[in-house]
Amino acid sequence: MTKQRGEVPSASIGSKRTTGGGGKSGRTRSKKPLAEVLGEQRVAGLRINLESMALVSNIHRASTTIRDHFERSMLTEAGLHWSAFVALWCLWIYGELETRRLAVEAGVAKSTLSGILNTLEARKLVRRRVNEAERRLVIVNLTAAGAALISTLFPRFNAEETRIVARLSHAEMRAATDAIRTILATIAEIDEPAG
Amino acid sequence: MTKQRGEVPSASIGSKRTTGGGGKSGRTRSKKPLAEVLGEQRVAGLRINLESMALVSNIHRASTTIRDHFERSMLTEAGLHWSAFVALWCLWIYGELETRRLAVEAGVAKSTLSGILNTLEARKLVRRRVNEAERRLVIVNLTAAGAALISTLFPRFNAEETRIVARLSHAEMRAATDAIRTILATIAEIDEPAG
DNA sequence: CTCTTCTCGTTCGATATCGAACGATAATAC
DNA sequence: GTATTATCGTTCGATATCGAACGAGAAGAG
Repeated sequence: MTKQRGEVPSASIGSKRTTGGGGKSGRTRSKKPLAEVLGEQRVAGLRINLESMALVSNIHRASTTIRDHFERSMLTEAGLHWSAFVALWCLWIYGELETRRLAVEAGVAKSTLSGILNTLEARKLVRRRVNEAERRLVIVNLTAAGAALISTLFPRFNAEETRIVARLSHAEMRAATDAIRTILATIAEIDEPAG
Repeated sequence: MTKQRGEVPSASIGSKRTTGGGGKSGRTRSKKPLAEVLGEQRVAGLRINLESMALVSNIHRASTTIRDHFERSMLTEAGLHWSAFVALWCLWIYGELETRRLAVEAGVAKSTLSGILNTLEARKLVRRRVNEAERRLVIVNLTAAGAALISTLFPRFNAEETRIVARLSHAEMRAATDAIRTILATIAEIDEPAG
């Protein structure tokens, strides 16, 4: 199918990002398997672990590629960017949350969430209220419109998630998920003692 | 850097680890396994594929967590942010590259790369020159200082990559990498025909 | 040759995001 | 009680990033 078949090279490290809008533009990929380039070039004498490099860099590449894919295929038409979508999703799953926790769950800084909530609130998709028992806390929840939006959007989103992993067996999917969780746990242990 | 990243809301099924009340920044985690929450709440009647959701969202979480980890532990002290580091790395591996291709390899828009190169050039880590045979092209390469920097930095970087995946066997690492590549290839096939 | 069309890299304006600083509130110490 | 310390959400300024628009250069049509 005309795609530059050879690619997704056996160790294509550079994450590529398709430069969205144009569509016509950034489709090129490295023509040469990276391992080969590496062998030829710098890394020869330098005890580099190619396996870990390949895994880590492919995680990044996958993340941006997936995000771009979903933003273009579904989120733009819903008028949401990634983080706003994630925030809605969290509220849908967990029910109301205080701002601090929602920021953690959504993976953004609390200051970022503040802006996101302003936007969502202006569109009447979420509501904020002060917790009376603890007046420092602000509780966020979905409005009816917000719930309607996310409960329509997420099943479609999830169907597409399923589509992009469809070539993996259940065992492969589970193994990959477990591996990533193991990495996350390892990083957490490295980072947490220090702070 | 040093964002108080939490996580992409994902099936942190085994996660736990509440860091107690203290943790001033975003280290808190969901106390409740997500699958349970999901069961209790919305998704009950909605044919949601939890496995694909877990994999996709953990990829995102891993990406931001890894990136933050490296930015804080190594890149900040070198005065680089993520994309600048990746750009240097690409130039180190591939040798000189025209701007267009470097943007693709580094995973940023060409306009973004332009700014990154301005910074790197000001620090005398890279050099730009016009390709005489094709005067639209700009070729970028490392200066001696740039090469010295990245060839010192990357082995340390790679050692840390190896550390964060150290709990995985070679087979697990390979399986995870393959799975992610399969996902990338699938997305490429989905996106490319349409444009 | 001239005109049109295409392809580069850069510039520009808009937006997302972060960390730090801030005011409000709560908890603790004395 | 009052003072100090800690925690919350918001505001603010700085920066990263993108897409669109632009100008320079190249390629093709006639």
